[in-house]
Amino acid sequence: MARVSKIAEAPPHAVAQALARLGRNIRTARLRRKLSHEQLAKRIGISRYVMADIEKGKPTTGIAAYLGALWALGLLTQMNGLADPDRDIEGKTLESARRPKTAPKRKSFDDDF
Amino acid sequence: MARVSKIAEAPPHAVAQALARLGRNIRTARLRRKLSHEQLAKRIGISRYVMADIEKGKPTTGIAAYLGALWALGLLTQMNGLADPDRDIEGKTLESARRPKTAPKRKSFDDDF
DNA sequence: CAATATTGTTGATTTAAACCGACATATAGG
DNA sequence: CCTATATGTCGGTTTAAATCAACAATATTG
Repeated sequence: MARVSKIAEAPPHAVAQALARLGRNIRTARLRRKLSHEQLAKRIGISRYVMADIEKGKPTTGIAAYLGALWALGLLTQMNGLADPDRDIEGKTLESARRPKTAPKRKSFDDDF
Repeated sequence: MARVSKIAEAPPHAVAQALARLGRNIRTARLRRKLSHEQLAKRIGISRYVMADIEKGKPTTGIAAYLGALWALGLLTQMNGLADPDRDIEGKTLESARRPKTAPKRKSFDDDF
């Protein structure tokens, strides 16, 4: 994605791990369905090269390609509850009565971690 | 992503919907934690512009940026079971005894859908 | 309402993502 | 084994993603 962002250049362990696992899982699902890179890629609307990138868990590849793969494999529904506010216990606790449309001013205590 | 792939240019309903929802959810989680675009972006290692793109559900934005956002919000663990082969009933059924490392030859019956 | 912070927008620059052709290697299955 | 197919790799081209500065618009809080 040009000018490559830090997160894509050197993702934290957890992110790299999640990415690698997702790629492996997609590969497994594809092989089970007996589809080649080319066949699946065609259905998604990407080249076989990007299809390979996805299975490698390439961080810089666009999210639509990944979701497209899940979609073409019939696995997109598993994205449903992801980051659902209702399941965000931590967030619900932190939330004050109001629901601001922008973040509050104050530089906020912790700026680095 | 340059030369923008078809899936990113005009995503199918399901994908566009999943993307939009994910963006909204991330925004909700951020606001609950009282973080500005700039603050969260800094933690992730992206610019505030990309942070805004994520909340809009921009299809062409790299997956690492999205996962980084989930990570910085403490929501990445929800990615765990995604596309897990064990939960892929459809795939398990289709799978024959063996586990090929490449897809089989034959053009496979259905080539377009 | 005023002051301040957040978020959106625009235009310009840099850089690599996505693509492709061609070839090498690996795998499957007869 | 042999052959067809799948997958990996490489160099090169095109194009837009990511960044930034500057300013406008919006929201928050006192």
